[in-house]
Amino acid sequence: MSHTERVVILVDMDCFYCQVEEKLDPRLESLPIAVVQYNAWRGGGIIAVNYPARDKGVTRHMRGEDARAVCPEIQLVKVPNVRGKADLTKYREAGKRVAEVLQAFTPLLQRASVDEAYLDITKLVKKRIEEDPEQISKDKMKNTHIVGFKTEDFLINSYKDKIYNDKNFNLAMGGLIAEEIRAAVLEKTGYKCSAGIAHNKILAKLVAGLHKPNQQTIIPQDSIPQLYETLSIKKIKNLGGKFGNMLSEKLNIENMGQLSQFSHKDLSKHFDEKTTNWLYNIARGIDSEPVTTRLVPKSIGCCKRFPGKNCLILPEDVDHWIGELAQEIAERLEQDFEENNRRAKQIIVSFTQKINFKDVTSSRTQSLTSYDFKKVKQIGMDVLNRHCLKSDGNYHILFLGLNVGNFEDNKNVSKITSFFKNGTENVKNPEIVDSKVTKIFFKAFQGPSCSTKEQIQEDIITNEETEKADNKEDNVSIYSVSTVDLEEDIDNFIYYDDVFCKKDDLNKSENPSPRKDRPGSFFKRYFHKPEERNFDTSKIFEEESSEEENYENNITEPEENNGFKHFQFCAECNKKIPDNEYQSHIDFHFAVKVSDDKVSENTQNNTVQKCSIQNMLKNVNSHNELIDLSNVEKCPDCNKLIPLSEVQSHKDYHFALKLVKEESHIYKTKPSILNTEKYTTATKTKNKKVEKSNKNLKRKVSEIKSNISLKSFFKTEDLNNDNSTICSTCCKRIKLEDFGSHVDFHEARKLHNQLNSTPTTPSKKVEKPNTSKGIVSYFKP
DNA sequence: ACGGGTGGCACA
DNA sequence: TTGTGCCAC
Ligand SMILES: Nc1ccn([C@H]2C[C@H](O)[C@@H](COP(=O)(O)OP(=O)(O)OP(=O)(O)O)O2)c(=O)n1
Ligand SMILES: [Mg+2]
Ligand SMILES: [Mg+2]
Repeated sequence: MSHTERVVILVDMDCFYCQVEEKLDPRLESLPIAVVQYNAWRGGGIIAVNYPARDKGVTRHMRGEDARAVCPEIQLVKVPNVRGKADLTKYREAGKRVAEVLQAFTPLLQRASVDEAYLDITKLVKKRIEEDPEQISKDKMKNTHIVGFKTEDFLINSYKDKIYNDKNFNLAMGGLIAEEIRAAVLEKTGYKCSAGIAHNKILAKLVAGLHKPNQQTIIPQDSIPQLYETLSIKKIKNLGGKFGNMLSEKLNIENMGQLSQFSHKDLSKHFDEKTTNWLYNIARGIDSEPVTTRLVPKSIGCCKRFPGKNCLILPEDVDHWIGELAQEIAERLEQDFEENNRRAKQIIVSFTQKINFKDVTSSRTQSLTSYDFKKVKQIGMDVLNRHCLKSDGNYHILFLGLNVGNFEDNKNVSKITSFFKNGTENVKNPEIVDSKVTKIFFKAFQGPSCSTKEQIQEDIITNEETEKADNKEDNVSIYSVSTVDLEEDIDNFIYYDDVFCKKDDLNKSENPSPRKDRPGSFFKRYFHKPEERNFDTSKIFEEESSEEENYENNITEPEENNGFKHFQFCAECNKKIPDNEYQSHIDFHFAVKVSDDKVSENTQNNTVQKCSIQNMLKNVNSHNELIDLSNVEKCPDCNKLIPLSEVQSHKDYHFALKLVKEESHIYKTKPSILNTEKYTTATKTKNKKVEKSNKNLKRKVSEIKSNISLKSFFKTEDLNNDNSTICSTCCKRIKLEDFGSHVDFHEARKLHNQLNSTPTTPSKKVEKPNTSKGIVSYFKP
């Protein structure tokens, strides 16, 4: 495939947020305006500037005050404040309307941000040329620029041979289509935009910015040397940051033209193969990155900073803000479900704390089983309590974020509901009459008979409307949110099962095979000191004109390893552990050890092991380094000194430990039918994962189909998965309404275990022997 | 310690 | 299939 085969367009809206505001308030049109958020302090931060204001020197990084200084007439439009934070909904909505217009031209569309999208119109171009090659005329291309040409000359040249198979002719037709696209966007949305037309994404993006606003630019491949001659490296996407700077320094160059002087071999002296290929190709205007088909975002997030004195200290403040974020997320999730018929399965809770005068950012992944705002909030609080709550009962949080993703399509919902109404006879589509449907019935009819109402609610995808009602007041005190109690009436729920469905077609297409000509982690390359290497002669050389070389990945085997190829050896079990699982793996051993330790304390046995454990806990960290005793904190759960930097994972250990005990309790007490159901619904991914990561376990499971082995298998899995859903997994069957009580339950179990007694019911509050602060206090504000 | 809120992605 | 950092808008 030649690198000039495709025709790619990048459409980027002009000063987008400003246009959105101008449309909403036409009085603003033709005035210099800027969109700011949080305008209380120094006029707020500017995030968009329209062109009249740019003419006056207003730029994005300025504060509102600065803008006023340069342009006194400027109109500062505020981003709406909802629930105490900036709310970007109206811009997202506007971007969506634009994308829908674009999609009418081709399904091969990749939304790249709120205000831009790539379109691969190769086929459309060919079709239009077949229909009528002579339809391109200068007057239809009034706002079109062509790098290295006068528009008229370019068109004349394109037509001159009358064969119409020139690459440039494809671009010319692309330009015409782009004009039509932009006209359609303007007509249907009222927004103006600019576009770049090229043979690949990088170039389309690059040239789209050359002429703005309301214009478009074509870049013929032959004009690249001219374009690059004075083009700063920073202008190329992915070279605008630290890596780009390092590149400039290392090679002592500023322009793309200079970069193109470097041979592949030269580059390979400084960069790894993937990066080398990418740089080499980009320096020649070659980029094979496909346009993927994605109209909707893959994730939905919201976050807020609490810098400096605004940091969150008190539990009530943390509770409040995580609630605000959860509320926004829940709202947007609900809307996303209605629009896209999909369900997010995963939520990531992010936070940065001040630890030892340094900002430390972390995140934890949890599984998401309900869109109920209270449950979302509970997940967030749970994570924060585990990782941020200090022993003095306070926090020091500078940033909070919730991000949901891992969407799964909810196809056949309508079929399923009608299925319920009409009974099995009426099932028309044989495709869905399989184990999935069987499972649905099992859950629907067996579930209630063997589990509590709360447990059923956990399985039901709720249709929550009630909580939207009140929390709408803007621009009030940050604590103004009203606390509406959500009435959860199970009778009002619509039952949708989270059916396993085939991979969504659209998403599936966005799955490029691994390549070696992509920019990789830029960080990694900072100090990359490549061993002297012989250049691989198997590289592909393809270009009829033979003036250019195109280094493509010679990938015979796409790195079969479905996962990660880097491992560490576990000191405990000597097994090779994938890097990404290492922390959880350590957690696992730790939990087991602590568990044994406690037992041995009780039985006055095995003092050697106890000693080693205490060593581990007391004076070395997980890297076997001596702990700086000035930076430790006493763990309220085990009373041992933990380096501050490891406090969070240490809490994970305890959490995992508790899980062990709780799970064993569940196995003992729950009816087997419940267990069976639990594990059938426990998602296939667990099974899959084990197939990869631990053959032994897998074999056990397949050999012994008994409940017991299955249970222990999953138990191990849960532990092995630090972040994992842990609670969500067990909570699938356990009331989550109030995680505090849930934790109390764990605590009670733990105490019982320590006392070698058989636990019975979760007790609400078990006072701990006065040794120290119990872990319960961790979870309670 | 104040450009903040979002989103995608590669690596380990 | 997790956590972190980079890059971008
Ligand atoms: N750091 C940034 C950059 C951009 N945006 C938002 C506001 C912009 O309006 C929108 C689109 O970003 P662009 O980079 O495309 O910039 P504009 O559309 O505002 O201007 P241009 O006409 O140059 O594209 O994204 C933002 O919130 N924060
Ligand atoms: Mg724009
Ligand atoms: Mg943009």
